[in-house]
Amino acid sequence: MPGQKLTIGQTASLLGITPKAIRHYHEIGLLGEPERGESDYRLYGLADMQRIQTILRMQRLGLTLQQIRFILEADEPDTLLRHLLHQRTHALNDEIARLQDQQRHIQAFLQDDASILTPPADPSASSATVLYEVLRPASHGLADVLIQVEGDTLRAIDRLSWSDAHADFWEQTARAMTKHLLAHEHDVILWLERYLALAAMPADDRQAQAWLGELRGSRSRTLLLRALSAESQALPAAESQRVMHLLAQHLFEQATPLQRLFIETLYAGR
Amino acid sequence: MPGQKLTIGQTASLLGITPKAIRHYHEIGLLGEPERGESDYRLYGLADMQRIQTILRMQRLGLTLQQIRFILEADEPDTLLRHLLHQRTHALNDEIARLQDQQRHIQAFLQDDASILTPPADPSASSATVLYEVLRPASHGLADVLIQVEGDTLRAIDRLSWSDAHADFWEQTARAMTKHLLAHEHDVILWLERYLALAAMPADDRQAQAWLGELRGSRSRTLLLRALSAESQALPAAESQRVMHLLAQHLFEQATPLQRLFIETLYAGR
DNA sequence: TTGCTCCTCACGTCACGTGAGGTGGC
DNA sequence: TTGCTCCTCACGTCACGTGAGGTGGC
Repeated sequence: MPGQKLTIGQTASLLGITPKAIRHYHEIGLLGEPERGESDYRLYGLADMQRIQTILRMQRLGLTLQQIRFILEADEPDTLLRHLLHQRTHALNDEIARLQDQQRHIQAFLQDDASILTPPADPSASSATVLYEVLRPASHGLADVLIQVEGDTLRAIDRLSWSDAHADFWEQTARAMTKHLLAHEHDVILWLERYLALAAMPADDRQAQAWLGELRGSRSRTLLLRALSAESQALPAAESQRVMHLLAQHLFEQATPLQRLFIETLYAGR
Repeated sequence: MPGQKLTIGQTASLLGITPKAIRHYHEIGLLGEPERGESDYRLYGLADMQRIQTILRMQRLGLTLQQIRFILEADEPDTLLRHLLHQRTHALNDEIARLQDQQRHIQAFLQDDASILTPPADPSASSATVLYEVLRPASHGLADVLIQVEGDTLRAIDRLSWSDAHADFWEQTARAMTKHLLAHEHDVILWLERYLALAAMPADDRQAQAWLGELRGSRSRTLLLRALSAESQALPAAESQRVMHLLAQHLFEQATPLQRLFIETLYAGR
């Protein structure tokens, strides 16, 4: 009885996999071709089965077939195995967190009946001075800076009578910014003022061109981006959607050419 | 300013994706082809961007592009969306559980230094009567049945002086069985006895053939399989590996032709 | 003129699944 | 003879990534 051999189908079914999977291992060089019988059938012995079992064990831990091949061919298989498993645990943690996040977003949608298919309705009335109200409680330093520009700047913004959506956009943006950019408040305020100023400048203004050039290579670009980007998770999903929506609307319907250039520069080359 | 259009690269970078992704949406019919400029460049307006944003929102919840296409083309998009998201939460739960399981197995390996690359060493000495010792504390009913066959059968098994590995295989198997098959103990004992009896029967025995035929269509086949299979999680990972290892060894080195047929029948057609 | 973006094929990814067409063993 | 398993191509999957070769705009 010892020395008996099994066909590929018998072997596969004992191991709980398909014949094609075993053939695949042969194809990619993970498994040497076994002995063949008269009828050209592959025949597997105990050693073959144990090799396959070893492969399957590693596969169940989430290693790729290529990684498994490297391990089996390595000079120090155990060291490499440990290394790759350490990597794998980190990747697993990220992946699990990502899926749990998805789960939370789905639950939020199913319960709150939030809108995914239809863009958010126009938000309730608010004005550019809301920016001040939003920022004040978040940071005294930031508020101090704002107080200096409050008088003229904020009133000027309101006088432009931008749409509610526009003001709301800045409100949402400011919320995200206060959360993540407090350490860089001067920078943020600076660029905010410059963006607002762009609205009144002619397209060929030299100061405007200089600002855009400065923004291109600036570290502030990354900071501003992080506050605005959908991936930042700075805002809950529903609000983040609104910001994205309003950004697009603002960009297409209210922004001046210089402001569009500013936004494009901000987002370019990610 | 309203009515301004963006190129594919500008659009993509605003949305945090690549131009190729947007082209892909066009290719699979998820997104109609937009207006083109003189230079054959695609040009995207506010409506186009909002459509893409809608797609991205659903994609971030884990829906496939095909599902998203069905939703956008459906008569009642909202109903379909809710349905698919319900499906998705269930799939997510399974997936998360699977990954957490992987995580646990990896941690167990990294801490216990269990063997993955090398097959388990031959276990310490034990005999077939261990089956009795293992089963007794787990189930009085099962023990009662065993007591009846104890005398002759167990001693007969020991007299065959099978290897330690063989006995150990049954010990591990029995542990798994007691956990999951107590409700079907008579069935399990029946097939266990039959398997052991097969060792002494000639290959053309009519009774043996009848048993194999009965096993083929029997509900017991599924029950036995579940206890043995690596996927059952009935045993901790390390022990499950040992059982698989010993099963293969037993199959190739000790099992009689009839017993091999029995095991193959058990595993066939999964 | 140089560099950048755009265009359209068309192949690659990962671990197999799924026939397609043909041949041995019970 | 029929049905089952095996064999070897070879294409499909999913959401794009990555050149390949060529053309317009700054």
